[in-house]
Amino acid sequence: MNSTKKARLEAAGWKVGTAAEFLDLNKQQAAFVEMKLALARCLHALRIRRKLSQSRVAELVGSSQSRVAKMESGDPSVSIDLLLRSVLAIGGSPAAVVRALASRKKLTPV
Amino acid sequence: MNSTKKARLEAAGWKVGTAAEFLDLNKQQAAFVEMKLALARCLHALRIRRKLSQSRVAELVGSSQSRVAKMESGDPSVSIDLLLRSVLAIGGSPAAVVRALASRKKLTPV
DNA sequence: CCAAGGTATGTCACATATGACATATACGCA
DNA sequence: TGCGTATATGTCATATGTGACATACCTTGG
Repeated sequence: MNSTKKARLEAAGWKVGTAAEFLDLNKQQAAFVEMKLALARCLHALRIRRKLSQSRVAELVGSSQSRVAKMESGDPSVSIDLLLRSVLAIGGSPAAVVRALASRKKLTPV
Repeated sequence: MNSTKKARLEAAGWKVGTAAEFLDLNKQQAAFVEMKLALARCLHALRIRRKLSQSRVAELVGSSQSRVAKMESGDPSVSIDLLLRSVLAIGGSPAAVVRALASRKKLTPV
């Protein structure tokens, strides 16, 4: 690709890179999202096992019911930091966190 | 503790709770920090193994050298999200992340 | 000695994640 | 039917994280 076209594409908001970069970026992003979803499932499962409502979890975490719902659904607006702190806040052990991450499901291409 | 004293302490910016709550909070916070430090060490080790400078890592992550330095030192201003994305960005595998978290060092009381 | 490259630390404007709130939906029970 | 409880979804002000920059420190080699 010549630099003129590259500049034109970039001006239009596109990121220009090699195919390898493209694939790698996707792999990294996929791995990141997988971990996030693994923690989301971990939080939900733990909450159910402990028979807690989302509101109760919110109290323990210092957050709100709506945010807990977003956490469990893997909403893009929630950070892994918050998910981690939440799992720990309702009594999840670090080992449980590690297990959850280790057994994360692979995202399948659509 | 009577409610008057509790109110007085809270007005002064103190959080009042039971000893159990206090200890648990510390345990959770400790676990959280341990994981963060584990990822920080993971990032540093991986960077050295790959013979990359902090500036090069910054390019790969889309950040800056100063932030990479903060990441590796476990600076409070960096999130676990950023640490995770950085490890993945320089080629760390999800499995490596899990290993790092599983082998995190315990923080010892001072 | 100096210059160059790597790392650490502080600051700041800006972007993003967050708690709170409103509201919708769903289910059970009287 | 209505009422209470639980969960989902959207919005918003603001607290927090972030990239960028300046700058200082330390090696290494010229």
